[in-house]
Amino acid sequence: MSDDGWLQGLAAGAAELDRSSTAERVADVLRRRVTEGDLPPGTRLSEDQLATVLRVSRNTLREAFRLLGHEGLLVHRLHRGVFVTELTDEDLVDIYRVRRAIECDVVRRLGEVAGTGTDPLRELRADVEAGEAALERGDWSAVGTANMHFHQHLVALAGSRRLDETTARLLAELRLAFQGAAPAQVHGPYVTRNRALLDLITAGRTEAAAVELEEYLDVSLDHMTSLRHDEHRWDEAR
Amino acid sequence: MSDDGWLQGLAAGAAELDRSSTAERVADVLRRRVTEGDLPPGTRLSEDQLATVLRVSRNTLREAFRLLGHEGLLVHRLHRGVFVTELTDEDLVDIYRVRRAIECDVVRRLGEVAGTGTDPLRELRADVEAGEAALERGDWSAVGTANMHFHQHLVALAGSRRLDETTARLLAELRLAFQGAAPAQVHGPYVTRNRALLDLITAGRTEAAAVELEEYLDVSLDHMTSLRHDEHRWDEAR
DNA sequence: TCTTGTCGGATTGTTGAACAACTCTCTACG
DNA sequence: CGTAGAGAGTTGTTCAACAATCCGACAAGA
Repeated sequence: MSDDGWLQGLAAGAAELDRSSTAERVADVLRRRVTEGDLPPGTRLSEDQLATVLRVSRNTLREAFRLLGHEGLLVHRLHRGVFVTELTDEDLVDIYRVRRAIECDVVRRLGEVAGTGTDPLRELRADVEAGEAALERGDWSAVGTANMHFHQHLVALAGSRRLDETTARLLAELRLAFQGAAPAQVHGPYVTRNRALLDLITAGRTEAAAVELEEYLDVSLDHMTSLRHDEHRWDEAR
Repeated sequence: MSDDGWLQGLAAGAAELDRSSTAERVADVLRRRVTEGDLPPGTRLSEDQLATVLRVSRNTLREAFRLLGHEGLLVHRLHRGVFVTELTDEDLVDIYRVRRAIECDVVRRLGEVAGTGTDPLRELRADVEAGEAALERGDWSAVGTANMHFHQHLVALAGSRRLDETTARLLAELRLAFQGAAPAQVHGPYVTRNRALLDLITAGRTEAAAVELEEYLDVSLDHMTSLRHDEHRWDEAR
């Protein structure tokens, strides 16, 4: 048992070694560029150009495009090329519609899942604390990632692969909407709400937590929408 | 205003004109083969072989593979090839976990969506009636598709693009689990439950409908799981 | 001035062949 | 019995080329 304990440890990372197809590595690079705002929404990605710069063939690059297209970060228009996704206000509403359905459901049914021995709320607590710490020292970027992780880990409590994947995609798409807005505006207000939510969950008051989360998401949506309409700095960059 | 009213009508169908890339047409063919059971789960799809038969290049075929991979029908193992997805019992549980979250949430919040003028329940009613008619004449295949359409249209009531897409994917994956089971067993029992659900919704008793749907899905999952364990006919076909 | 038709450059869609990298199986060896 | 290695077959990736399509510009006509 204890002999091959480390074997299982490696097994978890084994998939990561093989994970290296050229297309996926290219996708990784582009994903970062997009989510970090280097490639603003609406930008067209030229195949020839990118294939030359990244030193891969057009075919491989196209495979990477498909990957990111499925993640919602890129849209593919036939004979026209691929573009960084531009989220409409409708998209924003839609994304929050799905988040509400998933996250609230997860919280409501938390009681149904028996504890797996290890503390399931550990990561969630770490995210909240990381957010509070980052807030105190004014590291807005860290506040943002902590907030993202919080919601990802919240959904992870359900132990559903598909819910996890869907959530990851939604949060990635959501990042597109953040472009051009100050992180302080975007994530600042939610540190305290995350804490409140965690406390309710810890206390086992799942129904109250679900209601809180529901209002949380509604407020967040309104907030994001108004932010988008206030700041039009990017319009001139087109 | 009334001048270009018909313009908006055309705009909706504009995207449909372009929808024909070779890769997508290839994907359509394969999708049908898979969902209709011609290619049982676990089958390996050889690139050379299929490219020759379908008269397309390997590169194009690979793009089609990726499309279907994203739909969950095919799995891609690096350096090993693509295979028709084999659903595990865990997958089945997971799929129903997501369905429950989405479908129940949709039903619960039906009241929040103002009627769009046209009768939103029309298609739902049509599906139920189609199912009842098919049941009476013993057309099990038609019962199955009617059942699928019912759930798809149910989610469509929320008017959310992403919920629609997710549901479509889940139902497509579910079809993989049906392989080898008699349609009568799979879909038969749900015609009457669909009717009951529709009646509750029509009466505006959304909470009762949600509860009914919840039990509906639990029963359905148990049912599917036991069917899989009863019938091992496909094991010998490997 | 505004619309419509046409042309050419640029980009994407698709192909086929080629080679590298990898997996799987079978065999031989300890 | 188990293991290392060779060989065959398949996938991963590249390249060059051509076809199909989009886009902007410019000219003709109302």
